Amino acid sequence: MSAPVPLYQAKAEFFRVLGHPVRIRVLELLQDGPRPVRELLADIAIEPSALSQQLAVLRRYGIVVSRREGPSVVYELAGGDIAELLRTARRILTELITGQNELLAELRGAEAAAQ
Amino acid sequence: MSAPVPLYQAKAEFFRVLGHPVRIRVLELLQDGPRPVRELLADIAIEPSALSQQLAVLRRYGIVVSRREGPSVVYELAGGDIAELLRTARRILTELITGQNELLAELRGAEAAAQ
DNA sequence: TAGCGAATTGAAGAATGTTGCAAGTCGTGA
DNA sequence: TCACGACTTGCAACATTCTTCAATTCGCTA
Repeated sequence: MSAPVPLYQAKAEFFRVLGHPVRIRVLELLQDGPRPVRELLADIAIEPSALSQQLAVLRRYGIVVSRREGPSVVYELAGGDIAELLRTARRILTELITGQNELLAELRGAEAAAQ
Repeated sequence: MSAPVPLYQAKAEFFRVLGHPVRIRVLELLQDGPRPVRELLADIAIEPSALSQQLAVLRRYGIVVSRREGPSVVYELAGGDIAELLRTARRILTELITGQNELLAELRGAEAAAQ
């Protein structure tokens, strides 16, 4: 192979690709099955070209695949485990946010006490 | 709460935070348990200040926590599920890379046939 | 309490990523 | 084969993120 990319770098790159609001929304929509661009566009209110750019990123990394169906283009998740990753992420996020809220509550309490 | 951040945006932000080579390496090292900065520094060959910057990012998002132990500062993973997320990511990545290699092999074959 | 090692912070410039618009491709039906 | 809808691509302006280096903080001990 040409470039022996270290694994940790590939991993970082992978997460970075997931780290964009539009791309995440696309992946979440695709969890329920294949969808034409037209529908994605209806759910995510952005310019067609902006969506296309982000779809191109997901495609370039092999996270989604696309095929033409007559006049429209249909996208779907490439691997079966992406959905699981998103679920795990959601769980962690819930934990983190809960933790932050507790912390926030504590801080508020301390603040009030200090007044 | 002050800002009603949409969930998909929080999720994207979370992935983006994971999407950095140094941060990923730190998280992988911390999977085996708490470690002082000094040790992280020994494993990841970068300047102390650069590591500190990235640790600060992880801390800011509540992904790791730090505490001072005498002369050194010890870091550890904040939530229990981060390790699982990393494992899932590794599995997906393995799939993706395998898929890409197969594709590459096909392309090479086709190329050779076309010559 | 002066000094040293360990780690963090601040700030500026460099590098990357994102957005928006204009132009281009590809099917399909008139 | 012209025209139109559905997408994609190229590119320049703009925004964010990273790196680097100097300055600073915090414990500890001589």
